[in-house]
Amino acid sequence: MSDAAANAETAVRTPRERARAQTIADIVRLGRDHLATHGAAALSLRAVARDLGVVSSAVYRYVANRDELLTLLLVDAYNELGDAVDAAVNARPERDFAGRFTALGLAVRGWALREPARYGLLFGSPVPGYQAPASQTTAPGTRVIYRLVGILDAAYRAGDLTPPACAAVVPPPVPPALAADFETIRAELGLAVPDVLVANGVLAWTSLFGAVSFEVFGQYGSETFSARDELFEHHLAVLAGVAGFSSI
Amino acid sequence: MSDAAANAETAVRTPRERARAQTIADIVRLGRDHLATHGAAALSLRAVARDLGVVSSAVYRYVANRDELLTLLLVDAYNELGDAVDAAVNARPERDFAGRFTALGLAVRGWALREPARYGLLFGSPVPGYQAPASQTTAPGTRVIYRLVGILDAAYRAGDLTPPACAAVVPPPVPPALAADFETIRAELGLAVPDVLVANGVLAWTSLFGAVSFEVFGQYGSETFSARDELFEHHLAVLAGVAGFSSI
DNA sequence: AACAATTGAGAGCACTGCTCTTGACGTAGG
DNA sequence: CCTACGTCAAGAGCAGTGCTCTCAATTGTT
Repeated sequence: MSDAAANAETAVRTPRERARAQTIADIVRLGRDHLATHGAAALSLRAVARDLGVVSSAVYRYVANRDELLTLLLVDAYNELGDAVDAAVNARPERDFAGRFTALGLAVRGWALREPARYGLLFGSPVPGYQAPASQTTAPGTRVIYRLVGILDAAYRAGDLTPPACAAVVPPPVPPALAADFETIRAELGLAVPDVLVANGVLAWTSLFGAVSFEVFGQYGSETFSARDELFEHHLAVLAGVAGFSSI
Repeated sequence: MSDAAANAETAVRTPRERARAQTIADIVRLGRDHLATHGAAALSLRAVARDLGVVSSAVYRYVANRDELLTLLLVDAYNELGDAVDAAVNARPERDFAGRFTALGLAVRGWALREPARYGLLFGSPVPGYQAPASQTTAPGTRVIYRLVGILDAAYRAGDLTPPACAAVVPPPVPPALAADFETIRAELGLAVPDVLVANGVLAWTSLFGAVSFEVFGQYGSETFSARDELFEHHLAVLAGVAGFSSI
């Protein structure tokens, strides 16, 4: 058995290894296509094998089982979403924090609407019987939230992020147990933002994905909203206010 | 073929019809158990047949196919969630609008955490290849949002709901296309709430389910938050403010 | 009691994930 | 150069899935 970690790091030298890497890449590509068209639960190794022009048992030479292929596709999708978000955020000036927040939200929605099945794999109901291996998925899976946290923290340090002044969005103080969680997060990520803004930032995070999921998963009826772009942008503007941006 | 609609309405008289209704009820009950333990994608008619002590083809006498059973379970779950929400909301005084809003949110979260697989069927990634028949699912599927809308509208009419006063949560005015959507909704449901509050109400709705989905689907890591009750209640309080409640 | 509707059983088709054995091929080492 | 090893694809096979069809038996109705 070759060391998978080393394999990913070092350059592929022998023709065998090169061919093997190419085959695995093909399997992931075909799996991604199947995922996009038929959904995660309908992902079939046999179908991938057919498209690869090979008998079903042959793919087990390259991928241990269906779950491992699912993991590869999960990492693949997380990274594509992360790349899309990074590109959108980086396109805004470094100090335009509110602009970067909005760009992040729009990038998530754009990718989700473009890739509904893969978005569903990442943020929908868990695939029954499948447990994502944390060692491989946490890093790519936390790219978006880490990017969001980075924007909010930088905005706070620059004085662009202030706890909402109006009483409506300043609820009863954060209870001690929750404050302890926030303190851990702050320590681990080296943040400066106070409790209220952490709480509201988490809310903005979950709300962003809630709005996106409603659209992607068809929770709005088919005829309720025709101006969905405007609806989402409006929501994003309100969420920016919740997160602590004073002007959009 | 007996008229299904009439069958649901009229009393079951003949022993055959009674036995048939009982068998269908058993199938739904067993299907619900399988759904709760193994998830929607793993729902198997053969497994239900086994538990029913009958050969697989026999269940097709009662349920046309897997999709129809899924529809029955969908309606079943929607109604159970709706009942839970109704009970929680009705437990609060009729004029305690903010309390009813909070009760609704807590009821949704409570049911979702109790029934993660069924919640996933309702609000997670769509089951591939399955399209819910609107004629049967829209009515039960809209119970929660209609209840929420009812609370917000009643609160507004009573003067308990006011557009947030602080600038942060009053984003640029609702664009015309979106205002047209809102006007349609207002007309269909006979609402009085102005555009800004409709927009923020929709946001509160999606955000509520976003927060619940993050918990149920395990989007928070396993160790990020230990005080999840407090986190959700905090979010709910902020969302009440977003929706227009001035004091919690 | 005779008839007819309804039901359950069983076989069968096409599909799935996955395992094991067999034979062929290419590569690397002697 | 050439053998031996490692890798590979193929095929058969097992257990499961949804769904259809036929056939016999049960059961309610007339």
